[in-house]
Amino acid sequence: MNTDLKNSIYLLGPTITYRRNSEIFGESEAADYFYKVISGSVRAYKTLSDGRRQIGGFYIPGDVFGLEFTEYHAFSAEAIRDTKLIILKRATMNALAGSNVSIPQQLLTLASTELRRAHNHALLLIKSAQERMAEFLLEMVERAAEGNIIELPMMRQDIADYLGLSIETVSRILRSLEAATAIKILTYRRILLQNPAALRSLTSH
Amino acid sequence: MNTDLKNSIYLLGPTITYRRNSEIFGESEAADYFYKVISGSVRAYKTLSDGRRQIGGFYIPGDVFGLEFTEYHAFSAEAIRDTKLIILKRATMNALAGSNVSIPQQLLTLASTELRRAHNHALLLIKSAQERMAEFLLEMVERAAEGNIIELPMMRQDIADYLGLSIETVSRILRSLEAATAIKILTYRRILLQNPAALRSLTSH
DNA sequence: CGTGATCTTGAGGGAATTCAATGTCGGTGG
DNA sequence: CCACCGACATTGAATTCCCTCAAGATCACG
Repeated sequence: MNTDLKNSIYLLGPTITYRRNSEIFGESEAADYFYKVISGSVRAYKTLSDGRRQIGGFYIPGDVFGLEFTEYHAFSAEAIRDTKLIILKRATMNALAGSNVSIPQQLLTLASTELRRAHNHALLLIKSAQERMAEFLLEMVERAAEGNIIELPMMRQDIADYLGLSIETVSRILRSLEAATAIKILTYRRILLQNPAALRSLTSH
Repeated sequence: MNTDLKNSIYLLGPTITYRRNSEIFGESEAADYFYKVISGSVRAYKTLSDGRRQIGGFYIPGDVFGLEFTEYHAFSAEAIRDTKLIILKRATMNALAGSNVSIPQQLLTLASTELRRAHNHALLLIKSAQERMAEFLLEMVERAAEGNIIELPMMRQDIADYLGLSIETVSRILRSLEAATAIKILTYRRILLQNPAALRSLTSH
């Protein structure tokens, strides 16, 4: 049997397609399943009682999400656009964990990846708007780009809710980065990183 | 053998005492050990190149920290005041994990606790200064209080760096909460929660 | 090609920061 | 025991960054 969880997960469950903006699971629902993105993309978010929304992360093909190791989900998840996922029952995983020693180790690895992501996200939120935007673009060029052209699956409101900014600030900073010839906004969803070094110089680590 | 990791960890390693403000480990140091607080308290933080600091969490007696499930620490950790810790080698834990099936499960539980803490911290950082402060006080009254009197181990600068605020804002909001008779600042480090319900009404979930 | 959703831009306002001065606490030595 | 000193905290004034509100531009899609 294939013991590489992240790669073999597709052997373990069925595929389901979600329409743009449809809910995959809701916050505080039973976390009976977790998911691997095949195509499309997903936002995980929390909503406050007054309507404010924080997006905790975006998931693109290859990413695993919903693994919160708790009985109930800490986030809601929605398809940003039409999205295909492979679904795996947590109970199935737990059964496998009994017979395959490497599974718990791999779950810990996935957990530590999520933990690092969450810590970096928190760190992002204390930075200036420009730093947040630059960091976001550099993250996206690593994850969702062909060459230096980022294909953004999400709209400005999603970016704003991920970065803890208003939609107007996101727009203004993108335009100011364009004015500084760091990027070029080809369409709303396609951004060319003309000068990644310039973006990097705007971040601090 | 006792299989309750969180409670039995003290059986497994020696005790070490750290002086006030001394470093326990540094960011990106090898994560060979993890720790349980016996007395005193600890701050875990990241520092940006320009000197800004973010405190990711405070640890008080009973808490386990340094468990990042990665080769290198993601945070630095310092004793806030004179602090006694029990130290456990990660290698020891890994050896135990081979012979005791419940250990990996317990590590996952600790990981999920840290994950939830990190997510809540990120959510905190998009809220208003007053909301952050109210939430912090309510968290502390659960963790480090006798009755309704909070004993703060940390100074204002630590609170500021945890909440993503300036020290002046922390001070101003504490004083405004006192003016509103929600709290009473007995000394800089001792705060009476006169009206927890008033604080709760300032938060949103 | 029209229509609604999404995005941009401008003007004004507000929350939190920075800078600067003052106040308070806690420990130490006289 | 108390007065002093340095560290820590508070307060005020001015500023800055980002938000909100409002209007206009652009895009996607039927």
